[in-house]
Amino acid sequence: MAEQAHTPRRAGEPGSTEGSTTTTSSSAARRRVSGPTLRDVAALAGVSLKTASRVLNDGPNVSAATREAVQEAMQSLSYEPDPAARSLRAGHDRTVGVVVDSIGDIFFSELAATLESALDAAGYSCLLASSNREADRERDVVRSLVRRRCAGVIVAPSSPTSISEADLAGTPVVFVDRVGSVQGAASVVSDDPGMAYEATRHLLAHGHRRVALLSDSLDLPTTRGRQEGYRRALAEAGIEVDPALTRMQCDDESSAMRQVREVLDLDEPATAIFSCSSRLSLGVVPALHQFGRTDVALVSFGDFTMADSVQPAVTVVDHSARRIAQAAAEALLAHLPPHDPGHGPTGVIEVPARLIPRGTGEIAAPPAPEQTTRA
Amino acid sequence: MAEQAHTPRRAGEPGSTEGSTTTTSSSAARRRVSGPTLRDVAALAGVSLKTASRVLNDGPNVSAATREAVQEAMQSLSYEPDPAARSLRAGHDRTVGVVVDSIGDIFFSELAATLESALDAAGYSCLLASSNREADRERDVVRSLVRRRCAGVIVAPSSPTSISEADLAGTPVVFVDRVGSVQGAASVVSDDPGMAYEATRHLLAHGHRRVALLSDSLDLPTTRGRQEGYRRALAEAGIEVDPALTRMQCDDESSAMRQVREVLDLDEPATAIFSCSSRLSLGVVPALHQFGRTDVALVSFGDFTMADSVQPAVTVVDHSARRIAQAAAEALLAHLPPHDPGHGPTGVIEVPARLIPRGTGEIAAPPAPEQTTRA
DNA sequence: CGACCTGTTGACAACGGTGTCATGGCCAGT
DNA sequence: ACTGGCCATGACACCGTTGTCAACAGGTCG
Repeated sequence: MAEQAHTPRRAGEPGSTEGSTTTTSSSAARRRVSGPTLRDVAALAGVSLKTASRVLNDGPNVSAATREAVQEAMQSLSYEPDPAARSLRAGHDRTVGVVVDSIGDIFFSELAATLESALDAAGYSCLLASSNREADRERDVVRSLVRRRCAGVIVAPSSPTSISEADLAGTPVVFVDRVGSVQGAASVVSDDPGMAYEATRHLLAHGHRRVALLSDSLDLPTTRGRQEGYRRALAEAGIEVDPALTRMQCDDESSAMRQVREVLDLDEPATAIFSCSSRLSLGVVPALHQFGRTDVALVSFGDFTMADSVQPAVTVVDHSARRIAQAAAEALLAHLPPHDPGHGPTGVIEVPARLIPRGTGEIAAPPAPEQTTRA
Repeated sequence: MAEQAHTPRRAGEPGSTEGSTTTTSSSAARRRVSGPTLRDVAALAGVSLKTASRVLNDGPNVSAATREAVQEAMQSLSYEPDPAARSLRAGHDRTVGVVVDSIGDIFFSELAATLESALDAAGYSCLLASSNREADRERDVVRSLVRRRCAGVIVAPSSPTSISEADLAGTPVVFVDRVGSVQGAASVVSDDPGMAYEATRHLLAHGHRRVALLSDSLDLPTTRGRQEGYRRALAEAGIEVDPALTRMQCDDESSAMRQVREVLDLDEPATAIFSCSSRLSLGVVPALHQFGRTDVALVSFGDFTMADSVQPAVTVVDHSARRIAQAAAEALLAHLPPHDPGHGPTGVIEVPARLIPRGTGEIAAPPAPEQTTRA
């Protein structure tokens, strides 16, 4: 300690008098992580720091000769800009925050993978966080991403109002899978009511009158939309909605299993099931197999691994994570530099989905012994 | 240098003379993202910036009264430290980089989800990146994470030497799923040879002599270990390894399907299959179903969704992503503050795995018509 | 020929924190 | 009472980059 510093003047005795690196010994624990700085580049090229910065950012008003000299210096030092410094000074960086229910969820992992590769191609990295479907946590996470100066965020909102404009402080956002309610933001979703309508009609077309609806309890537009499609299809077929068949408390695979058992044990049991999400289907399919009831028809909203290999194979609505992610990445990038900020797409963007018949959706309803007589 | 010295008059005329905020109008495009700064906190508490910083970091030598005043000020302003500034100055931040083959892969998404929640609990966020199993990209990605001053990185290395100590520049690293070769780093893996040995023995115990090995072509310790276990089990049973049955070119689901067809079409066809990864099993199972060959025995290294629901259910080695992730997070955290850096675990950490019999692994070998007569 | 641009370039001050060292008060040791 | 040491605190530089503005060169125009 108490090294040179014989003069009580100049507190730090920084690197200005000295060249530079000799001081490293003093702070033992400090990691040396960054390579050459822009200052080094500038020095090598014989220009000022600011000019080097201009070249780095393709700034205007740099002569061709200077530009080339600086670029050469960057090359030879294999310079890379420091994201933290840039972020601190410029107020934004090349990172996009991604917030989903859970990265372990089959749907969101595919979504995240596609987002990552699309954003990476545009030079952005992904900062990932799971909201666990908790609105509080979700808002915290988004705020923290915003404070980190993410260039933008992509969120699967746990509720339409979970994120407010104040939380974003101007950071561009794109919602995925579910509609969010922020001014000027785009939401990329699939046509939930429409596809649910088709799925239900598909089951009705195979003679079913007792179609159970399995859905999670969250009050999301997505969920509501799917229920609405289901109702509309029933209404058109002149079938009344039976509350005993609409099971809106399936929040995970095991509760889905329970609900399956219940709708099959009714006095007038379900002969077909419409499962509102692939996550639920992951509980429904094992349940049907376990109960030995593979004679029950099933359509799943959302494809899943092995859906094609179980016996019978599961008919699904292909609510493609990949397509949603692709559209979302494009929408967000349109709001980010080098594009015109504020001129990207807005509002609800629907990506197409389609029904994939594989077997379970085409199981015909049983003859219905005396019901017909009674009616 | 001795640059300005005599003062060529103050260049910028910054905010020092002025109060402050009036300048906002000038820079139109700049987002206002950060809330109150530590300076604001200090001012409100009536202490110096440095003292506020000390309170923020639980620094020593702060009187109780001062500490409380500062904390109160932080509360009332709802102050949050700026990660970029902290990272820039302190040389590290509360982010852990996670690099896996692909976040869309079933195994890695579960791994990532567990890592995220474990690290989040310790106050770290996750910066996620996929390597796509390309060594070059992997190294680039790791370097970029290091330059971002990640507190640490967790990597599923595409090869044991893909990452060097130079790339890390002292950043703590933990390898997952496959052994990496960096001094002082831990690698969390499962007991590949041992579990492969058990899996193969399990098949042999059910009478099989023609057991096919499906594996990817990568030259990883993981892959080699699993092959080694397979060989050892065969050797113990006095069975020679048949090159026609060892298929090491299965790099994705579709090639796995092809290889399944081939081993079943041999003159002396396989009666059992040992699939070296859940990714491959995702091709093998559909293939067997498609070919109508569910009489073929199968053990999969790695569990997967629906393995329990296909008919017959698939016997697996439960090479749990969750357990690996948990152990890896703990290992990394032990290398990070507030722990003693350099005193965390090192070397290879094996997490236990176990065989889960479900059906396909217990299918008995066919009587083998004339083979016995011939032999 | 001087006033006026225009196009390049550089000095300097931030961004929001943390490390280093100095300072001043208070107390124990001699 | 004097001295040295410890504690609490603050002044200041600095991390690596970009925004602001001044300065200066060379050309155009009246």
